[in-house]
Amino acid sequence: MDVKTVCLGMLTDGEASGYDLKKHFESSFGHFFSAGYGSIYPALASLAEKNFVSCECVPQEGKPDRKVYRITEKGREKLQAELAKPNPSHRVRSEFLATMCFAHLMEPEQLRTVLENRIAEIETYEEMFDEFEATCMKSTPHGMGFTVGMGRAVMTAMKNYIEAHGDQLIEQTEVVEPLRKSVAS
Amino acid sequence: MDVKTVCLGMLTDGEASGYDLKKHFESSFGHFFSAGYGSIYPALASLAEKNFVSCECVPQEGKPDRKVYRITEKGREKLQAELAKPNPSHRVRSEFLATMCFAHLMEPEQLRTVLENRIAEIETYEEMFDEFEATCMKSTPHGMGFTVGMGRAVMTAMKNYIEAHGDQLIEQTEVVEPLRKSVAS
DNA sequence: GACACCATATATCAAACTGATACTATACAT
DNA sequence: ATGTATAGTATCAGTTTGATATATGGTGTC
Repeated sequence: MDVKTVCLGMLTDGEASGYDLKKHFESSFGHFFSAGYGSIYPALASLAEKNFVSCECVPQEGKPDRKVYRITEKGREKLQAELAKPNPSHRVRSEFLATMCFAHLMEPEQLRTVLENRIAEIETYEEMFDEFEATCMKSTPHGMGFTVGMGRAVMTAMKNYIEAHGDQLIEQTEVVEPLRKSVAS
Repeated sequence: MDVKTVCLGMLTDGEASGYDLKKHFESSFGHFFSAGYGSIYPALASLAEKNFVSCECVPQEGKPDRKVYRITEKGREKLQAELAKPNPSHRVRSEFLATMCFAHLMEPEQLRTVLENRIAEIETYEEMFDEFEATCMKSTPHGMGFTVGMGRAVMTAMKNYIEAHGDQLIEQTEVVEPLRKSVAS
């Protein structure tokens, strides 16, 4: 289940261009699977080469040709095979938590800023989820609703945890501060 | 804050070899920042080249030389600068959630298996957190405890969400099953 | 005794992904 | 007039992933 497969899955919902898929990645998929043009265009080219998708060039005036992709029967079979994998991964890459590991090497104000910014970003995601539930919830497969609910549950848990333990972490950082300063200067 | 920086941070805790660092990545850091030899060794080489770490070759019998790395004063400054970044990222790459988006294209038993396996993996993490709290909690900086608590909070939220909504998702999949079959066969 | 597997330890490689940038054109706002 | 947004495709250097190679000794098991 790489970018190729996710593109294939998105195309089960109807034809789309690379640009269209990018928007899907930014909106609904963004919080658990992101991809940029640098992955999407090569992915579509590779899928087309293997006949998992077909490609139609639609000329446009003043803009590059729009390349419209459609999933083929062979592509559907490929997707089924990918979905049959019993242990899909779920990985986190968190510079935030890595930073927190070294909180004792930071200035308390720096730490507070990082924690506040993290909460702000979580709230942005929560608004995104609200909007999704208000507008797309009915028109979309049930699985999408599941992922949005999961995203919300996880974000809320993170926010609550920061609000419950963030101040304590900052205080502990303040306590060891004199040591750090003597080392640094 | 890439693998290089995290290695640098780990080295503030004392000298280590690439192999040692890999074990750190597997144990305490594993749930939010993973790295394999393919990233660690080039990272250390790059850090050494820039004099952020020093390297001492310790010959051993019957084994390859052990290369022991230590952070330098220049490395500490570099780390401080990295930690000062106010918006460290927190990204999820979830083949699991991507799979869930296409739940309506799956067999209900497949879906059930995926959900069960996810819960099993979460429980493995929870055991890892228990063990960490029982053994390493006192000897480790406060920030580590924060990340473990956060990890636990997030994992628990995921598990609860699956337990609360998983069956419903499977049922919804069963409902549309006849449609899917007629397309597939 | 043989065979498998794990720990120690480094290293490399193809494939994949990231994030930025380039190019073109319209439109709307400052 | 300048900046930003939308619509579109595309490439590229740097990074990361996951597997594999190499070498040896210990431990477990049939």
